[in-house]
Amino acid sequence: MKPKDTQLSTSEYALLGFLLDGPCHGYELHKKLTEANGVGMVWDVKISNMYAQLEKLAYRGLINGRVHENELRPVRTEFALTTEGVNEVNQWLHKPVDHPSDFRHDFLIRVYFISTYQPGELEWLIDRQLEICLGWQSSLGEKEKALPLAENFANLTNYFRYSQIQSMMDWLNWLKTQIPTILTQRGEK
Amino acid sequence: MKPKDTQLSTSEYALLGFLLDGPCHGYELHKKLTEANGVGMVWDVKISNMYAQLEKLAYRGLINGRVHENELRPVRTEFALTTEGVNEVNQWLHKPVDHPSDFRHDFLIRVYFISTYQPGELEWLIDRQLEICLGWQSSLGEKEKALPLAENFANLTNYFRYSQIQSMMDWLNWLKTQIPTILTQRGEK
DNA sequence: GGCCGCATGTAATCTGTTACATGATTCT
DNA sequence: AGAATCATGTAACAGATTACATGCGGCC
Repeated sequence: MKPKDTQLSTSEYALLGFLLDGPCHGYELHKKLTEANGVGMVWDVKISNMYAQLEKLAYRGLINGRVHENELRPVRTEFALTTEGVNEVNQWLHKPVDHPSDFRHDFLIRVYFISTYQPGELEWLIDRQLEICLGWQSSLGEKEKALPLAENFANLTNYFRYSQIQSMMDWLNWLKTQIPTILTQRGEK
Repeated sequence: MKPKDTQLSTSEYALLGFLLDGPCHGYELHKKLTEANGVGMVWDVKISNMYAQLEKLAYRGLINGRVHENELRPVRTEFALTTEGVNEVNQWLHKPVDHPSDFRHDFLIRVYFISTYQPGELEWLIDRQLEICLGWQSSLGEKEKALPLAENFANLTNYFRYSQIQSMMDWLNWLKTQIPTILTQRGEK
């Protein structure tokens, strides 16, 4: 396989992190990651990819797997963190995020072509986008909409998502108020 | 090359979009994309990849290239939108963004392991992250920091970035206030 | 009998990044 | 003279997605 000195991906660190709770086999680990309030909300990991990542982590000696053959259930491999794995994940957890984490957003790039829109179309497009934002927010669930959710710690990241979307909607509404100014600007040049 | 019926990537649509201004060769197009107030701010496109994408778009008949050989300048290929290309990009521009546009963020995933931190460490980590956010904001430039930038339309997306970062910082500060509650919660179980 | 959930994978493909190659011209 | 910019690419790799394959057990 690949050399062992390359940087792990965030997904791989996440796998290590979830093994801090104790040994786990692939299928169950994936459920943990994707179920409600799991990282799936903020970091999707495909199951087929996950098995490959687990193999990689095992190859590096960060986890080791034990096959459970003699059970009623199908054969499964339970993975557990090694000492090196624990060190690796702890090191990661205590390192702040210093890389820029891009702001790629499909809607955003359309804004660069704002001059190609007709007045009505622009408003229509912004309104559609606002509706889609509302859809994203409602998919976060009812509890998360009640802003002071200080008592529900599983929802820390949902709150983050909610406020990011809210900030996007505020920006969209602001953008709408700018339409007349944008149009006169266009007419001038 | 690949079949022609697959969906274009957002980067590729962006290239088509920038060709709406008129024909352009690769190097110049990339400058447009990455210079201050270009899409580079929100959507980075590597030049080596861009040439491959231009070839793909030409293969699909969305653009066509004309080689300018007999000039003082180095040989360059100027690309222009075809009728199909114009249709394709217009169709894209009028379609709202309906896919979820993930919220992958390295810091966010660490929050899932919040129970592994010691009280002081958690506060330290959040403070580091707040500093990094400030760095992001200042990299947007001075003008963009002045919030009512209704007169500077090149900065529409910078304002978006700014407010997204601000919303993240608000969340981080809120998270800090929650630390005591999180710790008592942990002690209880 | 057929479908769903459990459990683990392989193979093909796609998209993007990094590093490198090449050669001309313009700036200092 | 040497560095930077112009201009276009190639090759290798990394990462993730999609589709598919396999087989067992339980449910309706």
